Amino acid sequence: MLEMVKFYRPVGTVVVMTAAPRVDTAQLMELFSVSLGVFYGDFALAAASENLTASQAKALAVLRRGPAAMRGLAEVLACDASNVTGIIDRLEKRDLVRREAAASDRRVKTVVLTPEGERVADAVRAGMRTTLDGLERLDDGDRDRLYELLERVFVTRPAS
Amino acid sequence: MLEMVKFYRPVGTVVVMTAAPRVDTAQLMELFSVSLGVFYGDFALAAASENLTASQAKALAVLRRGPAAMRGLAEVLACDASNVTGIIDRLEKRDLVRREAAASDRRVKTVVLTPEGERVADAVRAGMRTTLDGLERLDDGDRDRLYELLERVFVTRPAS
DNA sequence: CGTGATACTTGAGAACCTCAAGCAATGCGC
DNA sequence: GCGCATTGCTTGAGGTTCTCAAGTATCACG
Repeated sequence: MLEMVKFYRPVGTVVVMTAAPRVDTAQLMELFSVSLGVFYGDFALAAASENLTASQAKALAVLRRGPAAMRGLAEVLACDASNVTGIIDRLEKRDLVRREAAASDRRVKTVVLTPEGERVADAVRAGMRTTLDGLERLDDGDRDRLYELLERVFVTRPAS
Repeated sequence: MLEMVKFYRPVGTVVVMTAAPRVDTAQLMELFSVSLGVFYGDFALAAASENLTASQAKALAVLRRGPAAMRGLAEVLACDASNVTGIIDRLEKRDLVRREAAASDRRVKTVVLTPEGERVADAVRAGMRTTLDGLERLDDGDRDRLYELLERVFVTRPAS
């Protein structure tokens, strides 16, 4: 349907890679689904081996980037704020996380990883053998390219 | 924190792509987390607008590829088989899905999308505006490259 | 002040998830 | 054929996740 423009991509002075586009958006969406499934399965398994549910591990992963308010967590986790209360309750009970009063606004509670929480978060990531092994199949240049492409799709702000 | 790779696009007939590696595995894992978070949020939102939970929509998405046994679904969804029973129950109650007896093995139940189920599954995918818009920022060649890279990481069987 | 918005918590009700236990059908060795 | 472990699915118990509506405390602004 949309398959008509054949074009050639210059890559160097000598080598010529022909590149008639073979992949349409639907196929790419499908592959994202599959990739997400694999990544998620890998993640859930690694989380379980640290006695964490997927949601708890996801919260830890977000907090690994730095402290966050409950509200902010809810946004990143794409769920209701009341939900986060319970998840953080359970993590706090295990001393993986601490609630601190925010200085600037006494309504806000800043959630911080404890050292043990950091350890566990790192262990989960290190346990994702399937994904890590998959990444090892790429060389440095491919990793750069993949990084750049994902960033362009998912984190670039749409030009306004 | 997410410091970027600058890279060079072909602007003429001959272009040299430099490739000093700037991205390590940890950064890439982090970007996967973020990307899949965005993808998942987008997916959950699109699912909700069709009155589906994320799990139900995920099941529909898998079935969109073709009929599957309960057991197979559980494997792809990375959860217990008993769990799938409930999810399919609810989808069947809404006529999005049908259980059929498998001819070869009477223990097996093959789950099939109804036409309405197909419609809803497609609607969810079409509703993922954030992801679709993101993909539009890539040209055909980049899409090919992204596809190839993801495939290599997540679907290629490790050489044995 | 007061009024409205914001950050978080609580509680109800549903869905999700795992585990253990159960049933029916299969397949394999004898 | 007969026994028997295995497999595919379901059920029920118990905990987690999720949303929604309601409630409290705090902030921001007129």
